[in-house]
Amino acid sequence: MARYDFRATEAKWRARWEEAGKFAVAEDPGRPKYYVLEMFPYPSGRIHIGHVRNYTLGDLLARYKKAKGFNVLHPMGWDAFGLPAENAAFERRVHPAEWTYANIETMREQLRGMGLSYDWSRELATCAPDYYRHEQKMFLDFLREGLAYRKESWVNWDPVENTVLANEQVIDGRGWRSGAPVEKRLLSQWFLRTTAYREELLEATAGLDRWPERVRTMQHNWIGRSEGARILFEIGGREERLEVFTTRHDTLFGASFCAIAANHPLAAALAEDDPALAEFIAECNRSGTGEAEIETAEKKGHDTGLKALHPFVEGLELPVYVANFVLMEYGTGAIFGCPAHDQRDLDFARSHGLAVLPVVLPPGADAASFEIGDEAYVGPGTVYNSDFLDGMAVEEAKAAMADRLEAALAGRRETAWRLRDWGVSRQRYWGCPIPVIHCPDCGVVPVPEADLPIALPDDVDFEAAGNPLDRHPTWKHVACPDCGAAARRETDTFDTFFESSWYFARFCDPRGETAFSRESADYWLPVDQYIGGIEHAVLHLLYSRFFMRALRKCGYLGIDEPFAGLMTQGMVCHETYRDDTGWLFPDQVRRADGGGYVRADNGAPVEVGRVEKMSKSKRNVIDPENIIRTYGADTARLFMLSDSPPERDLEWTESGVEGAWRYLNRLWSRIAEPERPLPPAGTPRPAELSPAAQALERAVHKTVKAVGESVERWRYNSAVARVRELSNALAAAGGDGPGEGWAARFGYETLVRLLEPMTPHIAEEMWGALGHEGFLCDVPWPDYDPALAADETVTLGVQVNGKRRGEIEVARDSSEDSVRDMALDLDPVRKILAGREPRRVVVVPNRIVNVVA
RNA sequence: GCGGGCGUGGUGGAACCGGUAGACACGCCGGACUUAGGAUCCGGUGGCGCAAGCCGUGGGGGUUCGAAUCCCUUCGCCCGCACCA
Repeated sequence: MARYDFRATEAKWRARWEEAGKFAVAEDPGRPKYYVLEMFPYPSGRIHIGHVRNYTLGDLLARYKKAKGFNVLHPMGWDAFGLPAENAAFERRVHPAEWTYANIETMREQLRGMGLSYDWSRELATCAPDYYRHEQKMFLDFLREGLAYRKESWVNWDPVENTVLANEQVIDGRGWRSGAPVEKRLLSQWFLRTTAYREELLEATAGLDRWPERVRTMQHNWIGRSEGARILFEIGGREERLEVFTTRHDTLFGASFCAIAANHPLAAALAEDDPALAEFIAECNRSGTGEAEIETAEKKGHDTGLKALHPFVEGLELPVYVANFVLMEYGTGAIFGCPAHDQRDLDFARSHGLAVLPVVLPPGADAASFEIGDEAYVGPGTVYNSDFLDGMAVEEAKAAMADRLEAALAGRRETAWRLRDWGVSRQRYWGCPIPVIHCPDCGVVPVPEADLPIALPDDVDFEAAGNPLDRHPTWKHVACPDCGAAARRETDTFDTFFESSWYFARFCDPRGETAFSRESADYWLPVDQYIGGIEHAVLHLLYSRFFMRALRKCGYLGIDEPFAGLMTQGMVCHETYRDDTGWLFPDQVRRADGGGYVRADNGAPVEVGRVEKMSKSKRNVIDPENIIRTYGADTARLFMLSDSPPERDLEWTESGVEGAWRYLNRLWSRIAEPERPLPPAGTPRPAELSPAAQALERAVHKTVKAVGESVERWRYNSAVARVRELSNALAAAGGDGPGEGWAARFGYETLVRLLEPMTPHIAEEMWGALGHEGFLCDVPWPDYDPALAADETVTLGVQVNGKRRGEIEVARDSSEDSVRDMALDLDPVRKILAGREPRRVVVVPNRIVNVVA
């Protein structure tokens, strides 16, 4: 049997595609465009299996759409700024740029080995000044439009590394690298005004109908709109009023205290004369924000001695606490506590001896006997103990209370949002410099556009902790662009999510002098199909959505939504193996003779654990390069597609990969060395076809229909199954009757065309082996004849009372009467009816017959 | 706690609108060829039963001529968010 030489063949076709520029595209107003994008990778060193899945899925779609006649943009680039490069610099003394570009080289070669249909002429790396200069300009535009600003804010501070950490870099309240407890610090930071579009972002999520429901929900919750009221409490003996946000103003008559956040300005003012309070605030700032700590943290408070006056109860004074469970970042940073109807307030009230007065009576409860125990009542009910609200339902009471607050000038209706502005300052070297200058006289001065890009200096020192830009001897010393005085360059860099918020637009016009031309953006955007991991469900996707609106305001483009379709792929999983030495890599074990696994080196028994996401810690990882070296890219791609639908997790199995490998080899040998030679390419369909040839012809049309539908519905695994089904039919065929040779050729040719988006190299090679010149990737997707894609005869199941009792074969679209008669004539049906007339016979044309006895 | 999702053979999964449950694979069993097989080819494979047949989509109930699919309820698992007032 002719062995398929994947090494030579795959390399050959990649070279040919590249030489012929098969996947380079340009705007073409005459053709419908389709923009397929996979989330670009961070160049961490090597491609991992998740990338392989991501790009295989994207490539299938890109090649399919190209074959369907679309002008397909399918680019690839590198999300190249980020912390790992700085860690490498610190640990191995390599410059971040050198490390990053070396990784890009490696990974690009790995990607090339997969045969992906990228327009490599559009490749970009975000760490290149030619890329980030444009976002420096965007930032200046944002500044001008009021979409960027600087303010003091509380941040995570690592006291050992002397730097701000992102929330993601704080693990259980400690710096991820130093292990030091993270503190909260008030620092001046740059922000992008994401909140300017919060309403629009929230409302537009509903329109993202080609996004997964759960991603839309996550964004919805992240933006987090709550309708409520702001209430202004007079404070005894002070001028200012305490402003509180609540969504439960219906429970105001149940209030027994007020509480403010440790970072509330009022707390800071009071702490100046109260050392105990100052110590309490410091303690709050030290305590972690990690989930586990919040879960276990006690509700603590410090009584300020102030009294807030209840707006509607004469003489009722509410003690004001500084409390550790009140967040400065949400609402007004102050609350009123109604212990009966809020669990946190109840916990706090119980430990501080405060009153618990129920004001909402659950349906059916008795006002005289209803009491609050350890659980607050948060459900619906009738308001009581509440003066003018008595007898109202909760929603009604909220409205009435809001009216009274507004009338009394003691408050107003208000909507609170969970979404905060995006803090983009990072005290890092390997990021895009923020293009502003701090002048002692003029304040913050934007860098003049003519001076862009502000490039990173190369000669930096990573020996000490902290930001190398800040330590650089000369870089930050500049003259003020306005007054010429000695000034200081901003040494913070952007959060790396800045780069990924617009790279898809840069791909439209990656070599231009501007970020991208309006024409190219108008032609290509939005991305028609974006594919990537669920881990970006909020941050990256939300930032990008904000960016489109901000760029629209600055005149860069005219769209709101960057990604019309989003597909979040599942993870790649693998069995885990361990013995008494710990976790084992898959290549450290082998199948034992009697089933199970043993160690490859000494035959010692191995415990097989559950199938889990591939991770370094569990060692259940497969290196894609090994797979591609052993089986070739087509095999890896085919297996990636065949075992699970794209959005679901995929279990990587050696036997599955081997199955894919055997299939391709089997198919190759049938095409390269057919048992019966096929008629030459271009042989017309004979007028006469044997029944077998007709059946095969129909099977081909059916397959084309089914594969197309499966691809459109993200059922790539089913598409592969239909292809294999046709392969089985072709292998079983092979008679000498009229037209059977033609039908076999028709079958194999169509099969190869359907395989092209899945396994492009071997498909091209088979196309050649079938006697065709030229590129298969230029051949359009096959059409099918609807008449031939439907069976001529159909087999109908015959049920009696919904239970299957037999089947009948009838011509398609047979009359209901004839079908009914045939069904009633079946032996099992007659047996059950025993001469009685059926009560009813349901005939669903071409589907089923159900006899109701 | 709130929100989203998922439960189908030994395994991954298929079944678009309610219409013959288990496509296609993996695995396993049997056979052929072979010096050999972890190659290839052929056959079998949801469970119980000798069979006729019965039972089967996490459990219970409902709607329907007919339910994996719709509704109610319950159990289990996964994911996201969360002192959000």
